[in-house]
Amino acid sequence: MDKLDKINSITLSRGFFYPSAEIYKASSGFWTYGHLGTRIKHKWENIWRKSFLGLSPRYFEIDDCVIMPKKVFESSGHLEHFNDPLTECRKCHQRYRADQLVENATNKNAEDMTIEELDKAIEKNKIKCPKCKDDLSKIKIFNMMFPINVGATETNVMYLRPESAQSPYLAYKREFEAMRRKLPFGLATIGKVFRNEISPRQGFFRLREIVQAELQIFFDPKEITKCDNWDKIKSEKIRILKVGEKKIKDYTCAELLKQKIPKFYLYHMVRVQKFYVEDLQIPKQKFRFRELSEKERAFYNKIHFDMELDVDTLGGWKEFGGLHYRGDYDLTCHQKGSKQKMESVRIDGSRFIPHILELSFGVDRNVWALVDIFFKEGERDYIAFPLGIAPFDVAVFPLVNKKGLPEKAMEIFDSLRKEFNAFYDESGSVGRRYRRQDEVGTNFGVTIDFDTLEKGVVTIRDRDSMKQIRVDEGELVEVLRNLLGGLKFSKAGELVK
RNA sequence: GCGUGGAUAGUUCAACGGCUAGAAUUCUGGCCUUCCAAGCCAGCGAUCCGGGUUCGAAUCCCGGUCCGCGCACCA
Repeated sequence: MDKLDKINSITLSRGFFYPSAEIYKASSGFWTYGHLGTRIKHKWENIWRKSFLGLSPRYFEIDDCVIMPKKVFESSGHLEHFNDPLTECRKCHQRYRADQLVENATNKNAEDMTIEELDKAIEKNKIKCPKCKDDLSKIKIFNMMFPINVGATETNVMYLRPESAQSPYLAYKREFEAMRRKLPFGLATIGKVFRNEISPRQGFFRLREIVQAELQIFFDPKEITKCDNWDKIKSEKIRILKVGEKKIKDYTCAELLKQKIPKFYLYHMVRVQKFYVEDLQIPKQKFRFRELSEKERAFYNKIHFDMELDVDTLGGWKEFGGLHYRGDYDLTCHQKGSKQKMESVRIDGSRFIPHILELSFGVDRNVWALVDIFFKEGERDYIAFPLGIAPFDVAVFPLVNKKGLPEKAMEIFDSLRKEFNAFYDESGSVGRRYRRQDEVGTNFGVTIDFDTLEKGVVTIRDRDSMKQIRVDEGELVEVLRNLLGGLKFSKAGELVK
């Protein structure tokens, strides 16, 4: 079994994630978070909140509807750009993007052409199926957004949002007032978004129902060159793969500033890297930013680096988030579409539409990455989740199932579960129970034996080293608190940093 | 969507058209057991769905669903 098979086997059989509605073999691209997966997801989300809402006392979270009016997506451009004009060969049924065929045939930009114009262009230029040279069908629009009929009539078409970013943009005007018209401020949101992928692949990586975590920061464009903590971060190194380069290099913020990346953007690059490397404790060599070329970038993104992780089971470096400087594109669109003013006024009376820096993360694939990156293969396969990420902090076992040990163990379990994510197990031998917990990444085991009854001492066992220490029952909570706070066992059995 | 391979227990696999669909592991109960998947006994548990061919189908055929891979798609 290779690593992917092992992880699939564990995530299915232990209840991390599995296909949604699997008893009906429903549809690909939809997954259920099981009882263990849900915990990891919540923990990832909470660490994310702590990291990014913690950046400023003026960053807050909102929680919006996933069904939104058509006009939102007319304004945002999604109805136009989330559409693919597809044409199909009448003989071999191969499908093509009509605009790409027209561009190839005419060497003209077909991006802004309407369906009718594209149909005409295909006819006029006698474009045939590139494969079998047969005729092509009339163009059909494939929309990546899921339409929803709201109410009893079919006239009120709404859409499931294809990205969560729209929510903060729509909330901007009211929140701006609520925040007493002061910039910058940030609106974060964690929630479901929906994309009707033609054929989602790669298991948990490309989904139709997705969880995104995003922070949208609204600011005066003049502030892009400013950073309060510049002295602290200017010598911080950021791991980047630049366009045209083959090797990842470390760049200091000061170097990047010379390359015309503004301070405000750099500050957030530093924070994002710290989120992965320090908060989630992902090994540094498995994280990088990747600079996107002009071609890859959406037209409204002035600066765009993706966050990438090196994940074996996904075949290497993949995108896990993006840091986008979107300029005033979004609020300008919504100002036009809604006829509501999004402008802000400076003290000197000059007016501007706030700019947006977007920190965007795909939660599902990040959760998968945690399982992959911390999975350890060897004589003993286990998941070395960092403290605070594993589904359970601690598991409690009676050494054997007799003479009052299970009762005592249950009593200790009850006292621990008030403060920790704790699990109780008395089935099978104690070794088997350790292994079961190793497999799902539980950080510590607490074993109750006859010394617990006679002398009041329990054993704590560390997942990674398999070392054990004995502590007084009365100190157990305090010791676990310290261990989960990052202290470690020393050789002498003392706790050290 | 096209092409291609596949779908058997919680998991990983086996079974030429023919005995009661077999194993490993997991899991459950019991015995034993003072610390790393030990042992012994017992038990639960499966042919994706719908048709067809046949005396007889997990196996062959048709349709559907889902999954893997390649192409395409992934503003």
